[in-house]
Amino acid sequence: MKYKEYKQLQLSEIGKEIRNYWEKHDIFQKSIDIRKNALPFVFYEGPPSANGKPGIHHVMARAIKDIFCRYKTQKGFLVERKAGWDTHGLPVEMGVEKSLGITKEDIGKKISIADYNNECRKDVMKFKSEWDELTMMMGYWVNLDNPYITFENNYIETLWQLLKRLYEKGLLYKGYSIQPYSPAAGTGLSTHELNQPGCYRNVKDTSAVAQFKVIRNKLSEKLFSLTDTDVYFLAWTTTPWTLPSNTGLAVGAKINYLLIKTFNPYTFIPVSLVVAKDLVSKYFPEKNADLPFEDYKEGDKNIPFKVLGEFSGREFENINYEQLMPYAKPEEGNPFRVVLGDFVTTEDGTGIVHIAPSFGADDFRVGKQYGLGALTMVDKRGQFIETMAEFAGRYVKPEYDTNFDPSKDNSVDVDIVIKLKAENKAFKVEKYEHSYPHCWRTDKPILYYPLDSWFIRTTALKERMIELNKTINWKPESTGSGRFGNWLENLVDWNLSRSRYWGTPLPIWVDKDRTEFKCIGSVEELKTEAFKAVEANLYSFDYLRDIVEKYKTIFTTEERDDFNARINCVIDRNEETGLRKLAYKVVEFLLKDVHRPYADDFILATQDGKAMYREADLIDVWFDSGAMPYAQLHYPFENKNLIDEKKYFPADFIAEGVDQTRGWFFTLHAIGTMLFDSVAFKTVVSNGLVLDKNGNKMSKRLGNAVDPFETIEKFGPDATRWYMITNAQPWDNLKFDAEGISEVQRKFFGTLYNTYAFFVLYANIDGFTYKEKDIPLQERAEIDRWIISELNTLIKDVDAAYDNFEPTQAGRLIQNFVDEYLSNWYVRLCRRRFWKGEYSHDKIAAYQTLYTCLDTIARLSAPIAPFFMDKLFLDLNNVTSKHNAISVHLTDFPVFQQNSIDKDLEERMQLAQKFSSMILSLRKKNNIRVRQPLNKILIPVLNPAFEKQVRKVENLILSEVNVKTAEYLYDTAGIFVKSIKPNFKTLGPKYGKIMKQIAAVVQDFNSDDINKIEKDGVYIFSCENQSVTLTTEDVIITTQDVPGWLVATNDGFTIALDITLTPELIEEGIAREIINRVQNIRKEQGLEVTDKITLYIESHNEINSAVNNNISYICTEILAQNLIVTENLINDHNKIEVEILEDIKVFLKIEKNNN
RNA sequence: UGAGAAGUAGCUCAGUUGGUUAGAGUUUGAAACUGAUACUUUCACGGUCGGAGGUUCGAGUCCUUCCUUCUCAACCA
Repeated sequence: MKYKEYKQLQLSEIGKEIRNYWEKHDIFQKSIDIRKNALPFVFYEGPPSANGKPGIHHVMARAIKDIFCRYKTQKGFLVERKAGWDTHGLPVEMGVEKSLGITKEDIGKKISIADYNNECRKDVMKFKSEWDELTMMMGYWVNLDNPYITFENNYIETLWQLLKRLYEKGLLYKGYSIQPYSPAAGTGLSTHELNQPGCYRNVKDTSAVAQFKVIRNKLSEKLFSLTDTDVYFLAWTTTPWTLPSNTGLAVGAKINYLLIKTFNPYTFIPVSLVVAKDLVSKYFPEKNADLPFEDYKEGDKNIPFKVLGEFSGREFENINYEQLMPYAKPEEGNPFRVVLGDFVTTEDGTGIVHIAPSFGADDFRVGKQYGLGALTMVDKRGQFIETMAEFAGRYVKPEYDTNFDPSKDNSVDVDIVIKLKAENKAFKVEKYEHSYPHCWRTDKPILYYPLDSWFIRTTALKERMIELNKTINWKPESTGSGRFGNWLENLVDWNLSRSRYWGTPLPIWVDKDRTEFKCIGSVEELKTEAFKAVEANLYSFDYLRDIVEKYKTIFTTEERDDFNARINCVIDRNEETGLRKLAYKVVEFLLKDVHRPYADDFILATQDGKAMYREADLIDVWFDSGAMPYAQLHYPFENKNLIDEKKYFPADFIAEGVDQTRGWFFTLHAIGTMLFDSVAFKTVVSNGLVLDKNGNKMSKRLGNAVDPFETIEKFGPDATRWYMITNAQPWDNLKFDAEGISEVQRKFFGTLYNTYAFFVLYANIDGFTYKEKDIPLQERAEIDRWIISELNTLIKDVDAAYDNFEPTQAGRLIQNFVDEYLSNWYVRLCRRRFWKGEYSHDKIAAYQTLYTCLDTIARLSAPIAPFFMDKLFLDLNNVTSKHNAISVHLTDFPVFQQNSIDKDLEERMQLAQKFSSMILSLRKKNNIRVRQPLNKILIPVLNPAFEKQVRKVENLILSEVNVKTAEYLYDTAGIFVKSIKPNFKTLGPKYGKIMKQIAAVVQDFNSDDINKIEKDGVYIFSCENQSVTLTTEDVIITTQDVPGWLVATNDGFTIALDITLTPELIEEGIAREIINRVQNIRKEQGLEVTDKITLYIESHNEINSAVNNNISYICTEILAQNLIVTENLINDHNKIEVEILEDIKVFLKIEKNNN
């Protein structure tokens, strides 16, 4: 049986071929089956959403997942990978709204919720086939047959169960939160919606610095004792309409404030004002400090002021002030106080922040913390409420008025500040330009508004989450300790509510009085509770008939007939049992899909039989994905032990983009901590972004998005994966450049393919099928032991890299080995062994060595380049059957052999490479081509160990650089020019401060000094009144030059070259030139490597003796059985003219011999 | 605004606990080698290691500060 030979490397074709092979032989399933009884390595797939097409960055993220799952499989673990789909959420709904041409308000009116959700269900899997295709195409092994889908009833049932557990632990509560709200659209907005492009716009608003009058009492006496006027806090706002809702003022504890006496610029009344010291100059020009108060006249532009005292913010805490615009008082709390806030800065404003808890997130938080109470003087339409007297009914932003006319400035802000000015409550009013968010749908400004929401009390478990996070292996580490750790430190309660339609319904029912709540934990429980409500007669006939009417288009024919019959039955006989049977039937029908609107139709009963209705909210989709470890198993209804006994929880490994830090990573962690007191994943790799080659974000809009399908089709999946993994660390951003893939294709895959091609070319000739016993290492050539040693070092390092979740390192190591060691040194130097001579012991050793390298590379690289490496593996293994496996992915990961590693050997081979390169460089400088043999090289010997190392690789060097002999030079006669320099690394710590002086002394050493330290091993001198002892370790001695020779020095190594050309050398050079020309002709004429020939050479004075003196050498090299020097070629039409040396041209003829 | 990451040759990236001429590939140009090669080898060009300070005998590496890019979270006076 022969190894397959190829004309060309077709990575894309290999991808397809191997993909078919995998599918045909079910290799993925087999890779799991063979580990059936092994330890599991638990991997969770973060569910993508299939309502958008996959991009190139998905190839990146999935390559990372795939690499470690394959690696762990090869390491002997059972790695199951269940695919998943994220199906709920706003992006889906927005897509559907867009394609149906409707808005949120139309849902339930123009289209029924049932139909709408049906559209969502269809839409969300729109691109599933593209996703599946990419998965197969790129070789991402994940079980697509039985994925978890977040919209399925079973999945939602687990979510309900988890929510119920949270509820029972008291971790679920209803409260207010301040959310972006669009009064024009009448809906809250998610941050997602707020981050739509163009939402933030620069607008000019009326800003005001208001005076809050301090109430004189014990706490505030320190202020009043310094002045004879009223005292005010100055606070700045860009939204004067929030001032009627003010309930507090915030100052910075560490900020310094000044009390300043001056006049109000609008009322001219003398006042004393508190303002941050850093901001005083903003309101009080320095030059006015000296103006005498008694000279001030009403209306003067320059208003005098005087600093009366300085306070820290802390001293103001809890001081009371008079309510600025007293239209209403908060129902609860202790308002109108000064509080401390960490968000207060002196960047702008006055260093004192007006707090309206209803209209700002910070305000809300600090208000709650201090119990300030809240005032919400604006309704959901954006109008001031009734109690606002003259302002009642005014829109807080004029844009909300449908008759809004931008030419007239009828902003209520202006009217408010006019009123404040008149009441001696405004200190400064001006237009202020800032960026303000707008609703993407109505184009009108949004408000921050308190909305009812359900929360998860994540803050209650904050400390535990932080603690558990420290046990997670984050790649890179900074994402865990920094970005994620920081997020946990500043954790707020998780707002779970969403007012949408397509998502997991919140399973909480409440009665009209909101006194009794019920959280449902399973479909069965819902059914039981609903039946109870049926018993309690809470499902009226009209109600049931409406439901049947509502869903008539959804029923099957049987269902419709059945329901109609039952309804008619109730009507005809008007009997109670009939009604109940109908109700049961309706409940059963509703249970088939627990989404809205069906979930909304359930009525449950309180203890005393009152009706309870579902809270209309959906839950945050992030809960869906965060609950995936449990929901994918339909826990606890099935697979209970897998979670409870920690058999399939937590995950050993997950990987997603870094953008998931506060998304999936957080929700996994939060749910794991809250409900199972455990991390949800032990290792997480968060990869960076894929940018275009110029470092810009890819986007469809810019047209710089890279199509993953085209890329893989063009370059093949392996090169694409290899490039993405080796070019940058996964967590760094990748600047994606197709040029880089073709480089990988050429350099890595090309080289490896060629190495394989080289191997099979000769292995097929010699019939090597690895049937011989392994030749022991010590019987193999030095170079064989060297590459085996390097190979084992490679196995060790690559294994460690994978194990540390460092795929980039693993790939780069392999690449370097293949390129530097295997192809360009081992194969290059061993070529002759393969094509010369008999099928000998040494030749077999060479084949075995090269085979082992190729086989090992295939197994080491299989996780990153699964197709190509399987191909390579199969092409080798199909002939030799060394492994009892039909795919590389069913083999074990290579195990390194410590006793095969020989560091001395690796070191001297490096020496050989270095010397060769130095000599080649010398040749180049002197224009002596490599084919011209030279007599000898001289190697200065500085120590015996060095000589020993070099002697072992001497022959390698000589043949590589085409030199006859090597001579070792000992410095007995002082013929070297040596140089010495101090070893800073050893001397630095010892002598520190006088290092510079020592260095100067050492560099001035003459050859006697150098000889002395070499001989004695120690050298003592004094420097800066200090005795300095140098040992040989403290200096670095190198040979600089060997006078009279052609010398190259590099990295402290020196080598000299004898370039004298004798006639024999010149003739041999000519012979080699002839060989070279003949070989080229052989190749051009398409002769086989093994074909024997007869060579005719035209007689030529300059070369005849070279030919005659090297005749047998020439013949063996070119496989010539006869070599004939003749004068009759001129007329031969098969002759070929070649140039042997400059100006020496001769005719050659090659005839193929038949035997 | 906050948090995180990054900034080294035209481009893509290495650069260990600080140790004295800062590397590789790629690009461009010149040449050589090759009976595996789409490779390789050699030479040339290419750097204020983002800027400025500081610590140290010594800083690409440690500290401070600023600048730029990206990401996430936010935007509240």
